[in-house]
Amino acid sequence: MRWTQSLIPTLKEAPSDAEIVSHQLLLRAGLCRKLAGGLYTFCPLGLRVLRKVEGIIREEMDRAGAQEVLMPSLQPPEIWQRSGRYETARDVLYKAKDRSNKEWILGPTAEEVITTLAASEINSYRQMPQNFYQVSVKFRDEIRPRFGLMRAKEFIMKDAYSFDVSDEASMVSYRKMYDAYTRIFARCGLQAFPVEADTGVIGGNYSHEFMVPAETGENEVVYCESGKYAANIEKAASQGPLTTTPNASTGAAHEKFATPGVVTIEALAAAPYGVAGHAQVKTLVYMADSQVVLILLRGDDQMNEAKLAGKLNATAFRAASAEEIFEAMGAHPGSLGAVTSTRKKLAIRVFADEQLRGACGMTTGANEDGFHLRHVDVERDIQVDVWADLRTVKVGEACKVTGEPLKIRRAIEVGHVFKLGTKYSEKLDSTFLDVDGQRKPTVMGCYGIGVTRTLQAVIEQCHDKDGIVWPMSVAPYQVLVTPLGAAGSATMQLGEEIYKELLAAGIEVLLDDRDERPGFKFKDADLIGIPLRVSVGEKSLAKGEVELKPRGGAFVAVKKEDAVAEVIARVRQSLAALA
RNA sequence: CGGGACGUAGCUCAGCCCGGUAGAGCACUUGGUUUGGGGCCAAGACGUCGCAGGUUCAAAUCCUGUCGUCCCGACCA
Repeated sequence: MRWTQSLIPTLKEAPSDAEIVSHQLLLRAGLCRKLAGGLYTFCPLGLRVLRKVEGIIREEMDRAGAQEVLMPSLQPPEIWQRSGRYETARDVLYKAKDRSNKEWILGPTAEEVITTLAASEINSYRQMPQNFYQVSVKFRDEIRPRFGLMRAKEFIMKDAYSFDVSDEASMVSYRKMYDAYTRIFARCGLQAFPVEADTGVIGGNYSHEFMVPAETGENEVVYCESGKYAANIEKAASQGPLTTTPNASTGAAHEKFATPGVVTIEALAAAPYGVAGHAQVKTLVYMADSQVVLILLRGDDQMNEAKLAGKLNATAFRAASAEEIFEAMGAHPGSLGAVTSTRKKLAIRVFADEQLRGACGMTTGANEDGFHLRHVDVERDIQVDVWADLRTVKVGEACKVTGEPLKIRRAIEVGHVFKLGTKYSEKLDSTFLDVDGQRKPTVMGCYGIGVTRTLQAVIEQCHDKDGIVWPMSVAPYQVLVTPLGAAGSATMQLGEEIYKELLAAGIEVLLDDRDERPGFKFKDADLIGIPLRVSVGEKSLAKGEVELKPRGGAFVAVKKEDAVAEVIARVRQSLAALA
């Protein structure tokens, strides 16, 4: 491709609404343009990268035995009602109406559609395992689209769905996808690593996310330096807090004492009270659907909403409002407690974090503004309905696997694999006759890769101060030929020759045939990040040479007649390193 | 949805406080000059100052509303 015939709208300055470096480079390198918040047009260069990433995904999915299909993005709401997600996922569902006022859903994913297909077409154990994938546009009514392609309203996702006869067989399918994902991200030049993950609204019981470490990532990953444990903070567990919870009962009955104006853990920890955070019980009030529930945590712990969601068994939940809290408890936040004898209403479920099991001599709110209770022995004084791990792990706590101190870093989620079990197959009647003649629900797995997000993650990870540094495998072009003279000059003529020979050899090459100054061309070249540049300038041409410059590396002079062969060799070598 | 900020040329932004001629740099067009890391000179084109009301002799500027964008939070397969 000739630069003069391609739309590569580079920018010297980044638009002010681009906050993170990958978003800025996406726009500055002319890869895409914003149409509206969370909606982007891919320009030619960006589309080429997108196709490269998709190509790698297709090769690896095919290699893993998956079959490509294509499902509708416009989906009937009935199947969403059957799966239950019409309600549980309603906040992210885009809905459209046709001329007869019938409602349709713009699919955020396709479990319902593929399960409908399986229900009608997979009827025997002989037909499994099956794994179907597609690469398609997905729609999500994100509350806050941000960071360019990272979190968009419309984006490209590869989604795959496996169907197996049993849990064990499903595990094999899961493992294949896990391995395929590892290869896909490596081939894209990304350092991505799998972490244990929460399954969220999608359901299921076993899951890993593939994470790209980045300060700008929206996820936090808890990991052990040994490499033996890594988990999303929503899922992560440790051996517990660094301070032990008081657990020796004095036998004393709980006792009310005045704490005027004290409504925070910190205030109660300070003089004159001096009750350490880990000796307090924190009481949170949530609305689970329309039910009030109490959540108890150690005072110095933070609630983990993902963990809570897994225990509540509710369609939706949120923190209760001040009014709802007063109505249920008779006191305001900061003075709340779950001690049975102080409760205004007893028909409220109490969820307590495991750290409070056996806790004695604790202090908590008295359900009376300005008062707390001390000498609270949790199991004696509080009627707990559900014990569960509800706390968020903190840096430095001991790893459950190795005992070493855990670390936390931010990361971008580029892929997610789930074992779904029979959640969807049961609701949408995907059943089969097994070898024993029994009718059983198919056992499913689902596997997603955010293709557009992956593209941006590569930029986030592969750039320097001058621009993008594409890995050869996903670069929009493999080689950029940069003649430094004007049209008709000797350098431009040689550049043309090299360009044509590389094209003939099957190399993806861009020729900067613009009549621009060298500095301008070099800046643009660095910005768009083509991995290998061939510069043809008068100085080196006088010595019968041209210059090869790997993006981010140093110049190498090569005899002009050797240039094409050298370039081809280097491209193949780079590709092989990422195969 | 709560909190905050911002909407002025294609992009980055000044002007707004203190109402009175709409500006700069980059990009774009033309000509000249220059040619190894975003040159220089000259000329030119580009704006309903987001939109709608209001106040005023007069509004980019003050007031109200609205739409959009971004940030923080909530939310989030």
